[in-house]
Amino acid sequence: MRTDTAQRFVEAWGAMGSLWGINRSVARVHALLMASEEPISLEEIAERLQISKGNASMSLRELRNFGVVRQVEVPADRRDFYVTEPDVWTMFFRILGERKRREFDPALQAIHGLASEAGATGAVRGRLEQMADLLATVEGVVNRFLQDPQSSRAALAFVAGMPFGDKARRKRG
Amino acid sequence: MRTDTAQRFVEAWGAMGSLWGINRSVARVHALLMASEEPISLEEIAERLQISKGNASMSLRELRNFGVVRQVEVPADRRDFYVTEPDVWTMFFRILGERKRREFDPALQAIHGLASEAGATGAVRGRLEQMADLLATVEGVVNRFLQDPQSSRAALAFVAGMPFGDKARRKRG
DNA sequence: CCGTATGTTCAGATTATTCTGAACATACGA
DNA sequence: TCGTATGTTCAGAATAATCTGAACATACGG
Repeated sequence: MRTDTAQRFVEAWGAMGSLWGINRSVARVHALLMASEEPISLEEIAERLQISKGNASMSLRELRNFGVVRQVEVPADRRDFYVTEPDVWTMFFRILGERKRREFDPALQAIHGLASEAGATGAVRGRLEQMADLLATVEGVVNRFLQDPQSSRAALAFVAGMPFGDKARRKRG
Repeated sequence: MRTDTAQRFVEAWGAMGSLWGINRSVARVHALLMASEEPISLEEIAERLQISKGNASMSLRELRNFGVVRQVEVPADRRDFYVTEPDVWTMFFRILGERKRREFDPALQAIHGLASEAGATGAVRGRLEQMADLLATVEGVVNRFLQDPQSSRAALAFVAGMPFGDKARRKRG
């Protein structure tokens, strides 16, 4: 990928990071790896993104924890090199699953308990029950994806109203 | 709802706010309104949540912009009172739609342009195309929901692997 | 018009997040 | 063993997000 194109991609992905709840540096490191055919060393990452080695090291650790980046050996080189996992959908749902575990599950527990308590009546009770349903559905979709990304992807594409795997832009109107 | 239960609900929802990308105060105001049968005035909100009137005012504005809270009149009272929109799923997707518009769409534009550029080749090009697909699917799902929440809700519940509207916990194993 | 009740705004304070860089750890060859 | 290359950690600096509170705006009754 040409350098300027890669550059713009890195920044676009970095800006999007906040949407998945990952920080800018982490998203930019991820983008750089996605935009590269070859494994890259920690030092080169820090240089290309103009961040400290410390920041690069921490960002890479987080990406490895997410399971979207992996370390590879380069013969006759002591340094660690990194590559991105090849499947973008898998990456996406690994990140989603990780966030779910960290942030969603604890809050779900709390709200779930409340919905079944005797405290609420009338409209409030109805809302809490609806909410518990909604959260359970979101949880179910994410779990389903983590178990079987392939078929879930198809299902989601169907919900989106487009044929599975169709890369062509649909005509509108 | 009993006060202590409401309290715990407010805090649980506040903690979950970051998941939808809304700030703690905004989420807590929202939770308080969800937990209340009656309309509440700005001043009471500020008092109950221990936040300043200024913060309460700004949070309510954001919630009105999201379309999840609405102002109501109380006869013979000059103050503004607020209630939450009744349908939780609608609320959820209004918030999602608003975030999409604010943060997702601009980034999507940038990445979309790049995917079709000549710059990328080989594995990198494949990844970019996959990513454009993924983002288009996510966009499609959200758009579909905004257009037709009812049937999309059913579709999503199906993807989640549970019969629509089934509130009972499924047996596992 | 004035005074009061209510709501909004925004500059600056507070708090939380992110980043740096130097100290430290590790592994290897000589 | 020592020196070098590399990676990690974490205290404190830099930055960003959030919140407060006082000044300001508005609307009403008198």
